Amino acid sequence: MKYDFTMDQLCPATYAFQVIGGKWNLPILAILSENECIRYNELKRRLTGITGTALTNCLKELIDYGIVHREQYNEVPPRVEYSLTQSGKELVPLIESMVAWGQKNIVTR
Amino acid sequence: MKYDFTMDQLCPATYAFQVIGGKWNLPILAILSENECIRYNELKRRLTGITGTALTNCLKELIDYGIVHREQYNEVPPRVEYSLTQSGKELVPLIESMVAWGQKNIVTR
DNA sequence: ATACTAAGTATATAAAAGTATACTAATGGA
DNA sequence: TCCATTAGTATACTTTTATATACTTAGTAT
Repeated sequence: MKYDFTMDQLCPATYAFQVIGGKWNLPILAILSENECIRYNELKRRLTGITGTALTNCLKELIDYGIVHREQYNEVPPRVEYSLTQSGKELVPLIESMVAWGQKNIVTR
Repeated sequence: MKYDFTMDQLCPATYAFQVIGGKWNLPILAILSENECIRYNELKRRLTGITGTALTNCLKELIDYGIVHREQYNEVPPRVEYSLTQSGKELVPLIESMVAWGQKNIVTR
């Protein structure tokens, strides 16, 4: 391994895991990767079991990480659309190799 | 994205993130990837800040996932050596692409 | 007037993950 | 005899992460 991330607090791999980790981040990224853009409540409906609080927090985090873009239209009732940014889109093939590894190596305990 | 991991409890990508997630799993994999095999206390010394309890738990988990192999020699004082299994080794290039993504896309908040 | 909508916020609570501390075994060395 | 060593276990505790519930805003439809 070329990069030593053992001791480094700002290690890029740890960072990537922070971005995609957590209970809902990966499912959110999956849905966003399949839609050019999607509204808050539609996202919530597809993420069976998520609460509004959780969805809001996750989206905020992903926006702060520069993975997700938020577009707000000042209408009533409000319309807010979420989409992947460029760096979010670059994460997708990476997640796909995770899927491939998982499919090959999963161990049911 | 070809695989739908939104609703699936046993989704391969979620599984992969479980395996590498947690505070110490990634640093442990990094050290193991750089050593053919390594003893418990040497691993502990290199993982600055980890407690024995935490290291033991993580190693157990990684062994259960089939990522790490444990070889015990019945000597006194005891000697136990840890190494990556084949599926652990297959995880390394994947982590390396995480590093690459992180280096390119990291956002300091 | 009242109810309904979307996209949240605020607050409290529960569950999960991680940490600290003390303890164990068998042997070798001072 | 007493201390050090390795690779842990057992227990209690703290911190972090996730959830449940009630409330908000402004306009539109009944």
